[in-house]
Amino acid sequence: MSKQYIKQILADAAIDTAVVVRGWVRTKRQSKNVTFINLNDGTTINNIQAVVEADTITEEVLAKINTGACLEIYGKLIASQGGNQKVEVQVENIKILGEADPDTYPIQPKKHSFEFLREKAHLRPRTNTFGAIFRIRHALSFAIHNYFNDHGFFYLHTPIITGSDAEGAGEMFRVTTLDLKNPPKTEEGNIDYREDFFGKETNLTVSGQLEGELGALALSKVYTFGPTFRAENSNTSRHLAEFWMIEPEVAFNDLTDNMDLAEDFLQYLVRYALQHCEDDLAFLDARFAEEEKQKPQQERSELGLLGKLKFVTENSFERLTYTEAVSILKNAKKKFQFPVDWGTDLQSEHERYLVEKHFKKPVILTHYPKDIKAFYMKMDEDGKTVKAMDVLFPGIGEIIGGSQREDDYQKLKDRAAQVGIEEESIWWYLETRKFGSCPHAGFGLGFERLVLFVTGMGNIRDVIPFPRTPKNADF
RNA sequence: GCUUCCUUAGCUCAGUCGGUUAGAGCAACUGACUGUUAAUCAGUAGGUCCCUGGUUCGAGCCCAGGAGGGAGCGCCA
Repeated sequence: MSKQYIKQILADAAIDTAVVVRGWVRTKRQSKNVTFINLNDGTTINNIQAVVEADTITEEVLAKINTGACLEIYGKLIASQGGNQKVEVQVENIKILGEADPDTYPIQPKKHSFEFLREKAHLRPRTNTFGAIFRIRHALSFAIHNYFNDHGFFYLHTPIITGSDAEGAGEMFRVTTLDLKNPPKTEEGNIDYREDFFGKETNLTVSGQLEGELGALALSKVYTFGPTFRAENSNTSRHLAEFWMIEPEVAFNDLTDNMDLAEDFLQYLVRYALQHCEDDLAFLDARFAEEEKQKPQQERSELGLLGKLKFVTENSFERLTYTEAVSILKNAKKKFQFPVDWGTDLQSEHERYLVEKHFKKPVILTHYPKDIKAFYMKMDEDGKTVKAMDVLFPGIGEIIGGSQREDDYQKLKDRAAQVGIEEESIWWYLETRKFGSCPHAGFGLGFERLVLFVTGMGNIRDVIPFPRTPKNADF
């Protein structure tokens, strides 16, 4: 007989059948004649209530049933007398699989701060909030593969260790097997990477995009979904040193196609979560509302979490050029801390104003000045701007960055040279423009930023099981 | 990297103008209770006030340095 899990038992609600439930104790309420145990096995946010009538279980066993303990309960599923659940387990026997000493078990049936739970990352999945987050995280991962598979994309595995240092997306983590105390030196006194494992300098990838483009120029539609590493000393609630990124790349797509894809993709993912994570989102919606109540009126969000998610699925994103955005900001009544000027990158406060105050919906900004964007973006006809796009979300900021890629061999070579990238280091990338080049476009979606938006959480460290941030790599 | 705030019981926090024995809620423990919903009620126990140094008759509170954490900014996804 296959094992029973709480989600299925609650869904089937097969009254008067024998059940075996296993899970971790959330709460125990004891009175003279009856004891109630709420058990959760993580398959759903809902607990199952086990009812122990006096004298069925010995005092000795009952005393060991504390919050956090793991139990195997044998009994009968019956209709519940209580109002908060349809069914409950009438207990016949309990086997304690693992005790949890109440004096030292840190997770209590009460509110904990997220800062505290971050230090207990090994146990925090046992809480309602983190259980919900990690189930939603899974659902979104699955939806990503689903979407691309249904749309004829191929999942391309790009390398984690890269010998290319030209991705230009940020500081990199060095990968080496050299003895750091006594590395081999060249005649000039530099470290001799020819002696290293790969015979050259290698790093952890900051983006799979360049390799993704190689795939797109052969398979037409590809995507990557893998871990990405940035050694930037970023101390914010929106950055991780190790995060997961989704990067579709499509041959024959231009910037408009790219925007259409990004918008359809994001709306699909949010809709998928709304359809498949109802219980977890209802819980997080209530949590979000509670959190909002603590904030001063002015900072409160007009919509609840579910409201925000539905809004994104039901409204098209606002599309405008960087130049148009600059003029809106220049004419805004609001005083900004930083001045707005054509040619400089927009500050967070500017992006927030556009998304949260002016348009009040997701915004796609396009055609940025070439000097503030990467070398591989396709130059516009005016020679001043590039076919770039950033998708900005309320409360998150930039969730997607992408572009139509430069497909002209000479122009790409010139741009690389201008920003100081050596031709030898990207010869393979340049060759795709030399042999059978074609228009193509793609983007990068920060997975944790998506999870942040869907769950309504405030800190990116709380939507990945084991966050990696500057000065923190525990667990 | 920059700015700013915080660190008091296991957790979440209060602590007045620098004053004698540092408090509350929750958790834990003991007991009561005929079905509870983070049960309720009564009681018990629980403190390196982040660390180091200084000012003072006297420091949780003031000053200096350090450590850890949060928020904001920059870099970006």
